[in-house]
Amino acid sequence: MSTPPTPLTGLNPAQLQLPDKPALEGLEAKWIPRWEADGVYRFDGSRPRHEVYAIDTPPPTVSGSLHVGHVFSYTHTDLIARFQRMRGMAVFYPMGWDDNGLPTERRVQNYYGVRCDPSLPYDPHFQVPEATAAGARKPAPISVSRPNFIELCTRLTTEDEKAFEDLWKHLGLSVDWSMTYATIGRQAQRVSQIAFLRLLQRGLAYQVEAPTLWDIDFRTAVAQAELEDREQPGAYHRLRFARPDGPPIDIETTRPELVAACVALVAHPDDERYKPVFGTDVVTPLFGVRVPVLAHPLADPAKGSGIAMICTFGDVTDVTWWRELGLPVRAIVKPDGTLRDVPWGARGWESVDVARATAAYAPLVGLSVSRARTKIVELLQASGEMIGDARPITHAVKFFEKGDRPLEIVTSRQWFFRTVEFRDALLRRGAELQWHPPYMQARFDNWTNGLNGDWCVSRQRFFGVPFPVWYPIAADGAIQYDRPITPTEDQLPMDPSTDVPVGYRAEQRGVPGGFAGDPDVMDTWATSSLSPQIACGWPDRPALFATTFPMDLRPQAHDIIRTWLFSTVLRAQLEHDSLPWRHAAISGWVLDPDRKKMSKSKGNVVTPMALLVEHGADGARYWAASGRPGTDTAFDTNQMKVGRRLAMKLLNASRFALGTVEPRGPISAPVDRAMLRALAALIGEATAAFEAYDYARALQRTESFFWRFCDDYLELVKGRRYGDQNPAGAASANSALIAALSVMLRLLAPFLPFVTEEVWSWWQRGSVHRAAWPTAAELESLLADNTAATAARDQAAFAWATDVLFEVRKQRSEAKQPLKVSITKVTITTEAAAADLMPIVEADLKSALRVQLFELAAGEPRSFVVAGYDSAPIA
RNA sequence: GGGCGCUUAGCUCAGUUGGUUAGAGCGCGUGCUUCACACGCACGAGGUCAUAGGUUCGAGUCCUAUAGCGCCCA
Repeated sequence: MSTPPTPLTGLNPAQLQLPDKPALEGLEAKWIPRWEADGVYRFDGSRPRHEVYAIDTPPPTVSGSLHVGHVFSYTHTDLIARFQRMRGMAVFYPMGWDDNGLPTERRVQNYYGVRCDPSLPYDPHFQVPEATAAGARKPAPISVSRPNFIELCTRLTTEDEKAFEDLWKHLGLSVDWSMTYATIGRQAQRVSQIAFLRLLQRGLAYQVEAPTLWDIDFRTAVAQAELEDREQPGAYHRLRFARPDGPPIDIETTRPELVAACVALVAHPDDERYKPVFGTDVVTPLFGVRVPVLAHPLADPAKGSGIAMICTFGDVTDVTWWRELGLPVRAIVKPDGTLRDVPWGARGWESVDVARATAAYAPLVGLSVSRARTKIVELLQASGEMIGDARPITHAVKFFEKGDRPLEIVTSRQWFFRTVEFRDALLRRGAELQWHPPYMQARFDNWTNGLNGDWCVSRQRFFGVPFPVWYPIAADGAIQYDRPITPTEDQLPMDPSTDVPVGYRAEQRGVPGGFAGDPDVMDTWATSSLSPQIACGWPDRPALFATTFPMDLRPQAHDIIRTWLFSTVLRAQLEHDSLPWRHAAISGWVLDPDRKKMSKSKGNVVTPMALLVEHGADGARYWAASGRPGTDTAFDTNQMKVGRRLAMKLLNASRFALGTVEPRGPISAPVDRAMLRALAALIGEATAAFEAYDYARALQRTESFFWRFCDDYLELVKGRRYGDQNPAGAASANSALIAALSVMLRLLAPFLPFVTEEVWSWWQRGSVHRAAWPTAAELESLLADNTAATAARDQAAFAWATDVLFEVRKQRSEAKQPLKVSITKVTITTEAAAADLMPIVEADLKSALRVQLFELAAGEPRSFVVAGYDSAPIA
């Protein structure tokens, strides 16, 4: 590590510039441009790997709203970045924007009143619709082509990114803005596509036509990581299945609308009630389809009547049964969530009564699943095949986390990344990673153990990274998905919907004998999971990559461990056989005063910029820094005010410390030495806390030292430093004050970057944020006499002085006497050991407490007796 | 149903291998224009450490159980 010069003693009175009335206002406006112009936070890529500290900054979703949670967690990262920088590391701290994906599409649709229709051609003269007047009724959305839609996405995210950048800068994040990337940017697309093609080549990416979780409103496949369970009202319907040779069987289902998609009944293999009928056929109600009764251990004998119908597909268990029992597909739900037409009697749709099936099904065609449910219940009740009334229940239903209606399972062609076969390797990576706090690893293990399939990475959406693949079209017009045409890596990024594969002409797009581009885009996490590779310049900048990857730190919130953290670990495992970073620092959430998570939908979000303006960036950072890693923290403007007060105090204390800098000389006063030794111990504590990523502890200790420093030490030495005693005493105090100030400014610099920089600039050259992190050794080197015996005596004298300070202040307070009134005499009875220390500190105490005379008597217990108050002013 | 975390002063939280009388800030109360600071200073009141057991010379801290709150997963 290269250590910047120590500024402890470098004070030139001629350079000293003290303001008359220091203020916090305007510090952000003053220092942000200065830091940028001076390149204070510029990454030095020439340094070797072990001198680099690389941070995988979370790219915020720019189309989401700015909120205090951002201020909170991004401050945490910045604290670590600033600490590492001051320790001499070259900090690699880029910012990214996550503009790729559904949230942006949604925002663009609402903002401009458009929707994407991929069948339309590009309109180069397209004009954005005029903004509708407030309160006016929204016109129907205008359909635009995919390229036009993407242009609008890019345009809006550019504005959003500006707002984020302004906030980050105002907050004082020490990001190197020259390294900013966007997940929809050219480089991110190139990295995503290269990584995809390499996985494809190695057989780790594959496509398959299979039942997939599907959102009917967004009309796209979704992945397991994007699911959430929501408790929903539902109802059990008891349906009767006839048996050609025996009594009927009743099943219970919450999805009677799927009866037409029924392919079997299933019960537990050990269930005595159904053992006799396993292997026999039953006939579905209304539609008269013969289906077998089968046995499978996933069937729950305690649920309903203990026997269930298997439909293609009602839920993920249906998919398991369908696959493991080798059942046929009878799909009736279309990608838009409505019921398709069915050719009753045709192959696969055989019925014992085709006419009845056709008649019963006709009214269901085109209905949404929920309306079809209502309708089919009427039909089943009318036919007597539903037994009794529906029995209402509440049950967990799977939703896309951004969706409004329950997920369906739709069979479609999708791309997957192999994941489950790496489960054990990923669990080992999770154990290898250093988690802060450590218990967050359980979230990762939990999720990894619960994986039930490979990662579906294709989305039937528009604003994302396209799959860099074309397919030949056979003479009969069939797209040959099993013969993908891939570009070379130097052609990337590319878009198969506009680029043409080598050997083809543009006119051959979509015609027999020609080619077709893959229409899908990648899951946004498929790009975000490569944030280390994107930021570190893989694979185009090998030198940068070698000095920054694997990175040192992934900071993020705990709610996206299963998505972002997990997928990033997976991608690094697949591509580099390593962890993407060594440490993961997990931030908690910001809770509102009712201890609910702050979120836009709950309407309790506070605009962060207003907070920064009101309390100052330093004040807001102080609040954020008090939230330990992993701990949810209540939103509290009071803490911001406390932070602002701390900043203000620092201004004033600094003005005092620097107000008289002559004479200076050896630090010979015991009280001064004791203070500096305590400060040296504090450095050790703060450093250890930071090294353990416990910035909150470092702040708390430093702050508490600083207030005691102001309240006791400064008061104690005030008179002496103004020359009440002798020049040597004043010189000792001045030198100690300056050294202490230098150290405390540096200890507080990560937390309060603006005020510390301001004070630093009064008397130091260069930025405090490039100054060396303080060490105990630099303070100890100032102490001429630092033997253990001296240290113990100094410490005892200082402790005795603060005891006296406290006791006399208490009596003055109880007597309600103002400080301008001096105390004529204080008689102290105390043990001899303490009394012996009095000569060392007596002069300091007389001055600080305005006591004319101390009289000591030996004895115990201790007592302090104030003789009286002298209303005449002190001479 | 499985897992993780939390529960300490009115509020927000510290309390690092168990060790005198449990701390801080805010808020509250009483005073004080004090030559760095009223965005301040001094002093004070305020707690059965969620509950019940256990280990120990000694438990806020370790163990077990229970309750409440929150989150993750199924």
